[in-house]
Amino acid sequence: MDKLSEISQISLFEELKKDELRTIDKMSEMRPIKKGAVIVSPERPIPALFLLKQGQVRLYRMNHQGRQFTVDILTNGNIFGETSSISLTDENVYAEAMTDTYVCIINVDEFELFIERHPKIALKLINILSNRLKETYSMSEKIALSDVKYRILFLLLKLSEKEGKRHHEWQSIEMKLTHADIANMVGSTRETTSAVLSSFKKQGIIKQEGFLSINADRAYKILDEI
Amino acid sequence: MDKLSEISQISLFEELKKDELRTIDKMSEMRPIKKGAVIVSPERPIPALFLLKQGQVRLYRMNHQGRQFTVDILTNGNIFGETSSISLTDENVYAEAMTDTYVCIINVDEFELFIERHPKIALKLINILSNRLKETYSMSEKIALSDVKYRILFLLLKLSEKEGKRHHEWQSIEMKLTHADIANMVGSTRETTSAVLSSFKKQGIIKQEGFLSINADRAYKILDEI
DNA sequence: GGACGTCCGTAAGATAACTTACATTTTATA
DNA sequence: TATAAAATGTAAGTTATCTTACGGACGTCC
Repeated sequence: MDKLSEISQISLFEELKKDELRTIDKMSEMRPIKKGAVIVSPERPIPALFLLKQGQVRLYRMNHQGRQFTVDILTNGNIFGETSSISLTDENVYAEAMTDTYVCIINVDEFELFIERHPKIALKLINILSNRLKETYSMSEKIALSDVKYRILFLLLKLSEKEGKRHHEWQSIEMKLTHADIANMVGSTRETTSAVLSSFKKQGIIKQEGFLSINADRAYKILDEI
Repeated sequence: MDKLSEISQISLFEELKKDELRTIDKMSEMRPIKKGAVIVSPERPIPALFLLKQGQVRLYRMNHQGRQFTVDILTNGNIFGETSSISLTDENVYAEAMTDTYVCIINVDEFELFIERHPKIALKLINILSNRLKETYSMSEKIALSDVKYRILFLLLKLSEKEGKRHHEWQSIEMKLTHADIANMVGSTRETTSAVLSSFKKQGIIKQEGFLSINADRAYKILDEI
């Protein structure tokens, strides 16, 4: 896999020139990760930024009871990780590869210097953080105020917008997702999530053909009614 | 009130030199806000950054049913607001003055240029956003996985650390907060929040003397037990 | 191709939290 | 200081969701 050309595809760096990309390349190291492996965790923190080049990574926190809450699922081109001054996850977050994955590990000290010399990149990072904050605000509002049906419907719509393709009236969610995964994102249990999804399937709001698909028009109408 | 000296106290700008502060001063406008007034809202968005100089501001989102969820409460020296590329709140957030308040309104376009010329400020902004993201992750995990008792205890501890003073074993929360305010932060109702707080008071975990105070040691022990 | 592990469907019983309701206390304001 | 308004205390009834439980489907690994 050609690391340099891959880096240029990462949204954070898409505006950089060739030689600037080469600088990033020098301060980073590409590494393959097996499905299921935990990349960083509170127990084994790594002060670095990770660029997700290929695959799917789940960021989750764990309860004192061992229950998990998934704060985000990342796909190609996204960033995560934590350093002393930049933090795209947090010190209590586990990052787990949901599929076989390639990540680029960036040396922090060098990167912070790089940012000081490239304010555009800093603005881009601010932008990425801003968006993640918004999404997190939005999701926690749903979890705080809405019932599980609503939360699941909202999540599926959001995912289909972020990671989906349109197929007539159906919008796919191009992600590997079990019912437990969904439950962990909306703060519910596998069982109630299964029940809710079953009823959605009966109502023709979602269907499973390989990936999960959602009838966005119908879903939006129901979100308004609930 | 001396605007220039006030600006230097805002954490984002604390490292700036006198003449840089004067630049910020020129691009900003100070304004008094009455208690209860809504400063920005989805209905009246203002593309600007607001520096909270004096007072207490609540950021909240609203449900389609009209229920509110408070994503953050800000005090002196904090920033909020939303522009096209920088966003410290989000487009669905209401900012309401909980007390009589002074804010500084910063012109966005000028500020973005300023950032490009002052990468240290950009890094500081990244830092502020990072921390807010962490706190939001943490709180949504609690809301998703824990019961109301736990959520309230956790919130009170967090607030006492952020805005409190130590008085022997008691840690005060130097904020004007009603039970409804607390309920809106943990995704519960005023009634159950009142009940929980009553029981905490009976157990000697909290007390009300002007401001609310919390017995941090005892609180932490209970958090571990639950 | 058999066996094991993961995932899904569904249901009965338990429970935390919400809703509704109203009395009481505290705080603001004229 | 009187009066209104806001905030708090508490309780009975209702409900959504969790817990526990188990059978079946599906995939995958030896």
